[in-house]
Amino acid sequence: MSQAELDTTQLLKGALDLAVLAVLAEGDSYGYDVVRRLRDNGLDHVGDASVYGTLRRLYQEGALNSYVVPSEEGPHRKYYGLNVRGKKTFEQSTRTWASFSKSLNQLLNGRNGHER
Amino acid sequence: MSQAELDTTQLLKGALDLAVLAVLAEGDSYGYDVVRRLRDNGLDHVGDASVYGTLRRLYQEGALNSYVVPSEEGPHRKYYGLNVRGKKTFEQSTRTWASFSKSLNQLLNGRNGHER
DNA sequence: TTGCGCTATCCCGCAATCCGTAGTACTCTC
DNA sequence: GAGAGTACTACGGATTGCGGGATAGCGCAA
Repeated sequence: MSQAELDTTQLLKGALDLAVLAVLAEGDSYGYDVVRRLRDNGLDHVGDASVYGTLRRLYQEGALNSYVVPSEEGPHRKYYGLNVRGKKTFEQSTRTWASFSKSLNQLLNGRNGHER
Repeated sequence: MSQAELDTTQLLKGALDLAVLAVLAEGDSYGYDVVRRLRDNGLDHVGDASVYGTLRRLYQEGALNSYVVPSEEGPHRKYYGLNVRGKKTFEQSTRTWASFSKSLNQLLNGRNGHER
């Protein structure tokens, strides 16, 4: 079924980075928990593998540091946290997002005139 | 240059559809003009080919109607406009976007009172 | 105790989607 | 002929989803 409707999946493209960074900005965390928090915040269908992949990518780009915490309740947890560079990236990305969403909302509200 | 910074290019993924629909919601238009309008609204680096591709995709999905306006004064212009289905798609997409951006902003602003 | 299932946790590979860049082509105007 | 307006194609790059797999404790039934 191909539909013309906008899919959140597509919107996530590119924004998942920002979402993940936002979660980590509140404190170090590990993949499984990041997924949970994203879903709690409305991004209810993020794929777990996508998050793991994003974390790994951000890590390889030098935005995150990570450390493993062995757990007695299950597999080890791989924590990730923002480092200096990560915080910069986060702020930068936040600005980009703000600017972008502003532009789009502007378009949606037909320039200026009628708002609902 | 591979950077960790968020690129508007990535944010556009999936949102370009919505942006284009928004432009067309203001009135019929043709590719070259849609690009110009998008850029005028802050989306300053959308690729023209991306817009053409999006228009064709939306058309093939049955959200747009189109008609060529032959001109003796220059190349023909291929106009596109929202049809009934397109309007529905537009509204639906707008809602999806609103919900999504709300979730993301919620994440960015820390969050509002949460109990667990 | 052993076996089975469930949850927590991590990761890989392939398919699907979508935007950008570069290149092509045609029509006027100067 | 240079340049701007206008349209489109083809290939590549980046990113998410899905399905599957692997490890580690816990609880329960036989």
